[in-house]
Amino acid sequence: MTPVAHIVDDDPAVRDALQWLLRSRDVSSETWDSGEVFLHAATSDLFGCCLLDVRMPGMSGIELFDRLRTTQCRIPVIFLTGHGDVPMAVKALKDGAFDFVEKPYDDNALVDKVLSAFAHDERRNARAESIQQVRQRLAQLTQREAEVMQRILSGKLNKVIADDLGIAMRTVEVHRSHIFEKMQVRSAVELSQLLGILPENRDV
Amino acid sequence: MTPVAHIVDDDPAVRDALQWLLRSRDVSSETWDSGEVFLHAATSDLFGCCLLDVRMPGMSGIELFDRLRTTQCRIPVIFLTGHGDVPMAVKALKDGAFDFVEKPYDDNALVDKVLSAFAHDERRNARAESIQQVRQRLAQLTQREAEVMQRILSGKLNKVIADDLGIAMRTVEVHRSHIFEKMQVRSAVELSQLLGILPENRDV
DNA sequence: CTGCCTATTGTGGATTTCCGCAAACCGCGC
DNA sequence: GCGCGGTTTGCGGAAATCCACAATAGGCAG
Repeated sequence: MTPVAHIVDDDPAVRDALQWLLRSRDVSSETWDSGEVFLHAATSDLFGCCLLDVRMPGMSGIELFDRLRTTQCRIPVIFLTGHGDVPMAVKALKDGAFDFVEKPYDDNALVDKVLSAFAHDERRNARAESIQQVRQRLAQLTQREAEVMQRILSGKLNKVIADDLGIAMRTVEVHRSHIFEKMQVRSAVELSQLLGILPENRDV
Repeated sequence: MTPVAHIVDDDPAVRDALQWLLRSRDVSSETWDSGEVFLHAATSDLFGCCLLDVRMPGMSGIELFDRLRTTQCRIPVIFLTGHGDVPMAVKALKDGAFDFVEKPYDDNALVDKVLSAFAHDERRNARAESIQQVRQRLAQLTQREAEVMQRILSGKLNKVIADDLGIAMRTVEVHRSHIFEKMQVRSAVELSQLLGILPENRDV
């Protein structure tokens, strides 16, 4: 999939200038004349980055950013602003914005930032895809299998797990084998590594 | 260990005001009158946060920040500046600064930020300590043991590892047992989880 | 009611892991 | 040279895993 720079600005001249600039370096872009329009059209599978004007009539770039984050969209966002505002920039970045650029911007530097955001999004998507895949496999596990898996990951022996759940060792073995099959791994080590990529297991 | 706010500012009045403010909310602080002095005294085991004035004669807060990062010091840094400068704020934050505050600042909000930075540093230290511990254990492994461990983590069976390294299975078993002992784990699963916290194994 | 899924258990055997006991070789430092 | 640590290997047994074959039982949808 080709990355696209989504330009959201109320000023047609700014949109066109940006699009022209990006095209000059072979960067695909789409333009939107308001946050509302973009938000309506934006699906969660956008790929590339956003260039948001901070100050727009109606929904501001900041508000649009908030709305995007409260949905599932994690596309990198580069803010463009004509009014130097340090607190706003700080808040935006701490909230996860990719960059915050003052106008007038340096043409080359801005395109570089866009390309950098593209690269960032590519890594993010790859990671998200892996996570999604793992979650899909996890979802296939039955309740009981999940219970057994949790104990396998605690390093417990089948015998202990059996005692733990009050069932026969043989049953644990069957569950274990089903777990490996559904999770598409061949050992407990692989299983542990597979689950290691999930955010909820990375809070050490 | 008690967290300390390290105040670096060339203006004695500012230092005192900050220290007084922090003390009023039971926050310990130390003051330094220049980046050079602080950098000289700063060890890597600082705990708390830094409050750096951006504009100082001699070494600027920004430069001090850079110097801290090029050493091993990862203490959270809050910048204080009287001159709103968006690009500088953006760069500082993207380089890992904890916050960037314009003067005049809101007293309560600033202390809150300091406390937030303390909490952040506490988590960071706990994590760093775990990582340090794991690295210490890893360092105890011999070359051969490291080779075997790597293959264990690939989920290979002892038999395969033996073929792989051209040695007897019994030898692999011995190495395996030494590895578990030195790494202080009792199964390959635990080993995998232990190594999962290392940054170099989290790049999935 | 029948078929499918889930959970459960058993038997028995092949494979693997884990470990104590024993021993050999090598390189390095005292 | 002697000791120490690292690497290597063998033997043999206890414990655990893996797996095919087989069977029982409850729940639920068609």
